[in-house]
Amino acid sequence: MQENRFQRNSRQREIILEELRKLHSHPTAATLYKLVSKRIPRISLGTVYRNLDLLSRKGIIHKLEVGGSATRFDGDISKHYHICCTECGRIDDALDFSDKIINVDISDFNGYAVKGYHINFYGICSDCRESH
Amino acid sequence: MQENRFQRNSRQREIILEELRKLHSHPTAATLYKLVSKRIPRISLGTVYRNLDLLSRKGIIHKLEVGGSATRFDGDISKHYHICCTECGRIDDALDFSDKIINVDISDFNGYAVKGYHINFYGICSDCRESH
DNA sequence: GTCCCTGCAAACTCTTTGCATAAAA
DNA sequence: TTTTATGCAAAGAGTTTGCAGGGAC
Repeated sequence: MQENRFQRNSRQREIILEELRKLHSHPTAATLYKLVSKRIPRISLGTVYRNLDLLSRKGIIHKLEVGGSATRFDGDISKHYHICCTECGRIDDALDFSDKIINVDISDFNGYAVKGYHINFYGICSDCRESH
Repeated sequence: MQENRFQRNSRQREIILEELRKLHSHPTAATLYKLVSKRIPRISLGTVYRNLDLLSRKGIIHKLEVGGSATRFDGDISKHYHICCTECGRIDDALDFSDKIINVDISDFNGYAVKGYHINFYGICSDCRESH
């Protein structure tokens, strides 16, 4: 992250990004805070929020547009969808099959300049299916 | 709402539903609370939340699965999508064109029993386009 | 040395909940 | 009369922010 996208580089931001990229579990800020705390014990939750917000506004990570009380973050910004378990709240990656999904012209709709769309699948994950 | 779906019928619930159904603006609980307050001045925000939750769990209204800090509600449960303005947060209805959208088999995915999906479009609404 | 970023804590927004009372049935 | 639903207020969860001090450059 030796990029010029920030006014300063900080160890905190570097490690937050590093830890987020290790995961495929789309953690909340609180989860990430716990992980990062192991490496920077005195880091504050506020710093985690500030950096996650900054990173997502720079397009380096994604805030997921899924329901649920807490915002979830994704270090993988390649195009892909998500599938959420309605039982346990777990979120997994789903492949990008947008070419097979969207084949109507949505460029101008209801007066909107349409920029894109979010798709989230939902269902019951294998773990929850077993425990039923 | 003379239905047997509830243990009791209440004037509060009736009016909350009535006001929600008047709107196409997908209001938050707080917005709806202000409207309903005009008709029932002593109603509490807690009652609005409780009834919106109840109504959505009975399938009479929908909680929208869109991003944003506050949950939004929709009194129209016919199948349709939504489009959100990234500038002002406004949410409009979008037609249901699911038959043209999803044409891959998603019934079993990644071990999930897939139940469905949510699609939200986003872009810039006509009002915001003008003011740029 | 400058000024951005941090840690800390307080504040803020949205939502839920416990309790006594009011109102359906 | 019985029991659910309400109003009120407090509490809870998630997130943001003001400020003084520390660290990047």
